Amino acid sequence: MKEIDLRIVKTKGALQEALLSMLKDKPLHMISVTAICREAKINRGTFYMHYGKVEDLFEEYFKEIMKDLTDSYMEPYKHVQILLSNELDPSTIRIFHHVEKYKKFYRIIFSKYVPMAYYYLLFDQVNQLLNQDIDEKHHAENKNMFSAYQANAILGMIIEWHRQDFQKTATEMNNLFVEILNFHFRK
Amino acid sequence: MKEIDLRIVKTKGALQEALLSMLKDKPLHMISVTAICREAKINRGTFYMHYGKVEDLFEEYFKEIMKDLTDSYMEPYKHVQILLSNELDPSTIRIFHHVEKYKKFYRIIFSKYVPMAYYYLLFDQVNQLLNQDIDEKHHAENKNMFSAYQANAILGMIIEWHRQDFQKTATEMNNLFVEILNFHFRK
DNA sequence: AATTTTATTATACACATGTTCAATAAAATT
DNA sequence: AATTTTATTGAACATGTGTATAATAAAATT
Repeated sequence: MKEIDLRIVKTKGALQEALLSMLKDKPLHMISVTAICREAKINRGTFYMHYGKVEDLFEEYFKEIMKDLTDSYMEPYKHVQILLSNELDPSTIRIFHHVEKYKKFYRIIFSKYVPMAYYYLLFDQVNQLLNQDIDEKHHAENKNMFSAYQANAILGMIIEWHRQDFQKTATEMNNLFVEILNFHFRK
Repeated sequence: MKEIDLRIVKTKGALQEALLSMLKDKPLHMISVTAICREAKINRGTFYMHYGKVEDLFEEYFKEIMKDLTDSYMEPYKHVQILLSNELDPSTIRIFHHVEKYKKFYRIIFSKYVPMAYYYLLFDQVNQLLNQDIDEKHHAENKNMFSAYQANAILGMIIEWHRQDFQKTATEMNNLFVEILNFHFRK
């Protein structure tokens, strides 16, 4: 039997395309299911067959971006033979460059009208990435709490970056991050 | 002239009360404007005179909670004669106790269906409170970035706390916070 | 190529949204 | 107490939501 029905692929593709096209004109929370279906020439009932609301359609796209975040983060590891997880240099993380690359979408993610769901997707991803590096430094019980602290601290910088309308470059953000970490260590 | 029209006070009060009462049965995102107005015996048009959507009504209530957060945070300061802003002991912060107190509402705030707006209200408040303490440690330009880092780090712990369904006590959270900070300083 | 499976469509329904308007009633002002 | 001001009401309207149904058409299977 076939893995996926071609009709579903076609329908989802059309809806994705329609949404992305409409996002050039309107913010996410102003786009209705009806309008997307009109644009995509897909029956509204079909939309509800695959998604529950507009945000679910966008979420599917956002998950693609989360994949790129993982790839970006992993990138520095590619250049070393042995994986020294515990010793990743903060100056080599690529998170800020990733956000800069998808600036357009992070403006949506950080919009105040958008549900928390996207933020949590992002949080989970950063959390998971950092977790590789802070293994064993804390005992298991508090590990989650520590990585939640660390991951969300970085997201705090991105929130502030977003509020400053991404004025700083990704490299400047990285330097700032290193500076803040150094401050923490030395005090 | 009168500061505020009594009719407005009455209307807003009835709507607030209706929403809070309905929140015992349903999550925020399942409560419609129509249902609130039915419950409050207020015309739907009147609702739209004061609020744009259900979330705005809840936001007004949440701002009250933000006031309590400030009061809670300030509490330790009351017991010292001279305000030594720069030297607040992390073990004396009352943020976790405040969240524990309003647990019921923070479950709403951290729900994935709720707009980012509340998170930002919380972020701003914690940010502002911490800002008093980290004055002058960084030069003005990066001060915002540093406090955003710090404030959101704490919110990260609260997110994780919420995910563990507030199993830990506020005091345990405070101890963990101190432990994490110590780890940062020593390394 | 014929048959089976199932995604899509068209249509309809009850309900919610967001806005507008004239009529009303409640509060503030004189 | 009479008058002015304005918040509230009731009604209507176009549009959106979410769900359900039978008819259709497209893909998968034989």
